[in-house]
Amino acid sequence: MERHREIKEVDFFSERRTGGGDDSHDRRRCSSDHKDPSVSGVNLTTLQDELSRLSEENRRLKGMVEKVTKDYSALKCQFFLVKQQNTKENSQPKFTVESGAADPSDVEDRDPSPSLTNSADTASKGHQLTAAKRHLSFDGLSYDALSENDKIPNVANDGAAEMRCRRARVCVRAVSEAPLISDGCQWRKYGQKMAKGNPCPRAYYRCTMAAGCPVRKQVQRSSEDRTILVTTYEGSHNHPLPPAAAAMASTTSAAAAMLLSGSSTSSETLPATGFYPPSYATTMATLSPAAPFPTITLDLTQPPNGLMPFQHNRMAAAMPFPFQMSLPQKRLEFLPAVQFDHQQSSIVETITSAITADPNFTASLTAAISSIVAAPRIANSSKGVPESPQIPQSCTTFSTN
DNA sequence: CGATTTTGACCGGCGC
DNA sequence: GCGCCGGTCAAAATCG
Repeated sequence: MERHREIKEVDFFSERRTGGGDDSHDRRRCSSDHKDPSVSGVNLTTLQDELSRLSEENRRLKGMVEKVTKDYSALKCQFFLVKQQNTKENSQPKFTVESGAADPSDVEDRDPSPSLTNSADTASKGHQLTAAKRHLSFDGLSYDALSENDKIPNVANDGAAEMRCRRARVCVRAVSEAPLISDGCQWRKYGQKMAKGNPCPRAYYRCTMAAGCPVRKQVQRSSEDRTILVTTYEGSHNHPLPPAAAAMASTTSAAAAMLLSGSSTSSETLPATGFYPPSYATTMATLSPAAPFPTITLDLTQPPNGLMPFQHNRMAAAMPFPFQMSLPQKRLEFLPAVQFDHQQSSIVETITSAITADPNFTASLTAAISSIVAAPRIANSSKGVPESPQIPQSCTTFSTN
């Protein structure tokens, strides 16, 4: 019982402590446990006990790390298998181009595994995979597949394909009465247009937190539900982000990574028969391979009737595993979605164990959901100045690696 | 008075 | 080639 509690408290950072990197805490604990230094014999015995206990703890932690590593390796293999199957089954040229920028193997960023190369059945696709890797290098609110001056070589003289691969976007849907959701960044409006098929105007903003920041976002109310604000981010910040923005970025990047990890190569939508228990906030990430740019959609709206919203959105590909978080417990659950084959469920289990083990993800998701849920009151102005000092994005950005 | 928003013009991609 | 459409520009208006 006590040991179990210790493991939970130690979590992922205890190894450093037990490993001798910072033993001041242990020294304090030892000295407080044994306030009588005169009893040196008892002290020595207790210290030995403590040492053996910490060694045991260290072994357990190592085991945990090994387990996560093993899960990750298994996940990689299964991604590759699924990807290969999908490559064989879906040979639509257009989709091949766009799914390339959102390939499941993106998660293996910087991984020189030969399987990556082997998975590309053509030279062209190999380039797409290269571009795809950058797509997942989310940093802050950065979702560019490629920067403007870093285009991938145009292998097949296909300019349209290049354009499609050039950028990726992250779309966040949230219920908000305010004209903007608060994402922690400063934005300047530079245009507004009426978009076809939507009576609500679309507003264009660019980031003004740093000179020359290329990040832009589009804000538009959903034509299906005016209470839903659809915010689409594009580009990479060239400056540190405030905590709220970093949290948002972490969430979207993590969601994107998870989405891509279990990526569906179909553009079909989820059937309405999925089981989605009520929750404080339901988040659904989808990938839209049919969009002009690869687009990750993060749905942070609360379905009024327990069903997932936008399940009829034909643009959105089904996310195979909608995830759910119960905020008070900060517990993350991944709900196996409908119509799963055995392999996909296995992937979900692997992803679940791997990602729920990451405290950064849980914290980031919590922060992001909180900021969005609380957005209507604080987002009445587009020039929201961050309330807290900026922090380097590396401090809070969730890494998929 | 500087920063921001508004809004019509302009441009490029794309389909017919 | 032409028109539609999405995205951006930039001058004028507005705001604090």
